[in-house]
Order: sequence, then structure tokens, then C-alpha cells
Amino acid sequence: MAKITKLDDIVSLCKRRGFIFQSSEIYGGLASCYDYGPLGVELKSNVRSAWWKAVVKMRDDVVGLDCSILMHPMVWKASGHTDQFADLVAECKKCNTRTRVDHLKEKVAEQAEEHTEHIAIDAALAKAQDLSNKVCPNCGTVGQFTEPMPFKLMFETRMGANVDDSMTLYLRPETAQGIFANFRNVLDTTRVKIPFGIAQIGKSFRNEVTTKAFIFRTREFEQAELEFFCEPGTDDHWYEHWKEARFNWYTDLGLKKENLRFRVHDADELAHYAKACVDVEYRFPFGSGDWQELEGIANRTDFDLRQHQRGMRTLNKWFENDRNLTKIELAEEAENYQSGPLSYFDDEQKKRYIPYVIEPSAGIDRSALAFLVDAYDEEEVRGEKRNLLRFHPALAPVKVAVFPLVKKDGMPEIAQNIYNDLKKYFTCFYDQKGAVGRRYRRQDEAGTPFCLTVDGQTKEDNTVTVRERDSMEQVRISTDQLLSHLREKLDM
RNA sequence: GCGGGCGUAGCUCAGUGGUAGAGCGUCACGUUGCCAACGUGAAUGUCGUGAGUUCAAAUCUCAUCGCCCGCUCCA
Repeated sequence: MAKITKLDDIVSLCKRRGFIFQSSEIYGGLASCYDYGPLGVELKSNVRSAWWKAVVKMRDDVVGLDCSILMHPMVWKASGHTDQFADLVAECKKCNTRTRVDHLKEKVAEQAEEHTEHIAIDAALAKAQDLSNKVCPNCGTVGQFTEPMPFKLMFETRMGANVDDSMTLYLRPETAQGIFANFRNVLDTTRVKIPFGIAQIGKSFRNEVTTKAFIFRTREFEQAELEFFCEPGTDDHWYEHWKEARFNWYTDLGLKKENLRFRVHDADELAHYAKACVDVEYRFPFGSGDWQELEGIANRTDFDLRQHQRGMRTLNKWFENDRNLTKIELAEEAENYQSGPLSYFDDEQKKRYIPYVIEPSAGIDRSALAFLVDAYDEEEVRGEKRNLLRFHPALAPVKVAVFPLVKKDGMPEIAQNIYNDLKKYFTCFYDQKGAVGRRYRRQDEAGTPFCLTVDGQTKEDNTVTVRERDSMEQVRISTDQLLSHLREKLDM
């Protein structure tokens, strides 16, 4: 069995082989930001493609979308993010521990909401005025807190080169809202019928209070999100469907089952919009071997579409209040909201309704990290340590490496030809330098599933050896059957 | 944000006040016919950054940036 991998081992492998670098390293680095190197960009792109293939291409009921990161500020007003995507935190003067104000307990009552949803800043401020009776959960000191301070979890930027009439925009904290905002567009142009989903992969930004563990939690990150729209009443069925589908996606791509599990959110842990939520968790080698979320699958009900209908009814106030979101109150919901502009007309049942939404929301970066960690292995071969990444072929940055056994006797030329031919079909790598054993090991550490070697026999019978990464076994394959052989083995 | 640890070559690390090192890796040439072989040669450092102390700082002090671990936090 593989030994316990430490995060540090993964970090140095990533640097050494060009998977992941610290951002802005030549300037001392920028906290929690990372860059993907030549191998990393292939890996990450393969993770994306595998998700897209499973969630969009292989299904008849999901279409894709790619929204802009910057959106109309009213989107975030309607979704609740501008009001609610902020925490009030107070710091204990005694021990300097910061705690969310709504998690503080009264000295006497000993009661606090364990896992409360975030509430509007104004309301929270009013509610949190009096901390004199609150107890610091860390040191037990009563009432020694700083003024509650709001943490803005959305990044702000300005649109418009002219400072005077530029407007504040937010970098999206999730890709989901772009999908809801385009729900009508997709309905009107693509002949989709409920149940159907809209999928999107893209960057999101959250000004997290704390980042964590390499690329696991970063402030800039990539999400793969699906909003699956279904008729109310069928939502539980689709929730179960996507739970299963998403869990299997990870195991199909090689994550070991024993490192993967579901964690169901308790009722008091649910976000304000969610009826149910479950996390797919992976046992990462940081923390104390902690289970950490890879993906959340939530039943978002009809919350978002209804909120955007309210937002659309509020647009006039946006102009009346000089584009100042904090002055705007979201319009009440229309009485006949079920037939509002974001409703769906079911032709068979002849009725209109706001669909329910099942949302599997995965982190591409943390998935890539999980695949890296899970694939990492060290083993002993003839007294030497062999490091390798046992990537699923679909995820391997390089699929096939091509070598001449030695660089003479015309072998490099033949190998070059094979390489030039194969690279039209797979990501390939050519190498003729040094001993062939060393080249094999280098590819092992990059996770390349197959190495082809042109040797003396090649000129006689047109066969090459195909060496498999995990077993190190070799078979001779005729060059004219190489492509089909590799295609079958790589499942491509 | 708090506490602890750390930051020296691409990686792992040695160097505790006196001209910057090792192993691995990388590159070149030779050799080599299947698993990190061998020989010869070579390149590579803002000692994280900035200030201070000192005749002299990788080394001592302060600040700052970054990483790891533990808290806290994570709609």
C-alpha cells in the first residue's frame, strides 16, 4: 500500500516537475495564489474536459454556457450576495481570537445559533451592538471584544476608465448566478425542456478570511457548476441522481473509494436557499488527514429564479438610487410569481411554474489536487525508489512518450516519425537524451501512461516496445497498429 | 487574525559573525541496446525582501512577504 503522503511531498513534486508554482514567486509570492506550469495546465485542462464530457457531452439533457465574470451589480443584490456575503467578526482583546459575532454565546444563557446563515450587515450590526455579555470561545473572557467588523467576501473593482462615473462591480463569487441570469436566454434559444441542466466552468473569487493548504482553498479558484432545472416534486429524485453521478465521476477517474465519502449537511447547517445539501469529501493529506469538501450538491429549490424575478422588478430603483446598492431594497415578490418572466411553461401539463434547481458545484483546483495526491506513489524497484503518478489516462498530462533506445543507427529518425504521427491524436513527448531507464522514470513522475521505444528490432520488423507505467511491463506492437492499440488502452 | 515552525542552487538540506556548500536533478561530449548505469566537463544563488547592529551579517536585532502545522474561520 502507498505510504502516507504529506502535502509537502506533493508541493515539491509540483514545483520540481512543473505542475504548480507559487504566483509572483520572483517578488516573494502572493498569498494563496498559484500558477499552473506546463504539466499542471495539461492536468487541469484534462480535469475540466473530463467534467465537461461527463456532465455536458455525454448527456442529452445538459447544455453548456460561459458567462462573463463581471455582471450587473443587481445580480448580486438579487442573489443576496451583496447583503449577505459578509460576516461580522469581533476580536477578543485578551487572546486576539476572532469569532463570528453570531456564533458568540451569552454568558448566562449559553445559547447561540450553532451554524447560522449569514444575515444582512445592517441587521447584524444592530443585533450585535451589545457584546458585553458574550463569552470568548477561546479563553472564556467575557465582554472584552473589539467593535464588530464586517468582512467583505466579494472582491470589488471599478468599471469605467473615468473615475468620476465609474461604477463598482464585483468579481463573481460563484458561477451559478450567471446561469440563472441566462436561464431565459437558454430556454428561448435551445429548445430544451425540463428537466434539463446548464453547465459552466470558470473562475470565481472569494475574499476568504483564511485560505488553506496549497491550492485547496484559494481566493481565486475555478468552479465547475451545473444548475439542473426540474419540476418541483421531482427535485428529490434528481438530487439523488446527481449525488450518485457525481460521486461516480471521481471514482471512475481513479480516486480510491476509501478516500471518498459523502457528508450530509445537517438542517441547521444549510444555507438559506437550500433544502438539502451533501458534500463529496476527499481525505486530503493535510490537517490531521482531514476529510475536506471536493464538491457540494445542493437542492437550491426555486430560490434563485424567484430572487431574480424580484431583482428584475427592482431595476427602476437601481437608477432612482444613483446605482447605490445599499440604498435599494429588493421589491416584494409578485403574487403570481409562478408565471413570472423566469418561469417555465410545461407544454404537456399546460402549466407554468418556477423550476427547482439541483446544483452540483465542484472545485476544479481542489479536484486536480485530489487527483494528484491520490495518484502519487512511491515504490521500491531493484533497491531504488520509484516515484510515480498513477493518473487515469484521461487525466495524464502526457499520454505517450516516444524514445529511441539509443541515439544512433537511425533510431531517432524512426522515433521522430512515430512521434510526429501520434501527436496529432494524443499529447505526446519525445526524448532521446541519456539512458532509456532514466527517461522511463522521468515519465513515471509525470504520470505518462505509456512509453514507446524504438530499438534495433524496429528496422527489421516494424515493431516497437510499449511500456506501461504502472506495471513497467513491455509488449511489442507493430507500428501500423500503434494508434489503435494506444487508443484502446487510453480509451480515447 | 492568533500561536508554533520554517525560508540558503530546480528539489532535499548542511553551513550560528570572517570570501556560499553537498547530494540529487539539469546541460554538453563520450560511452551505452530496456528501467534513475558509467566517464569527463559545465552551468546555476538578490542566502525571501528591507532596515539596523558590526571593521565584517546567510549567521545577531527589528520589520515585512511567503509557506507548513495548530487554532479561528469556511453563505
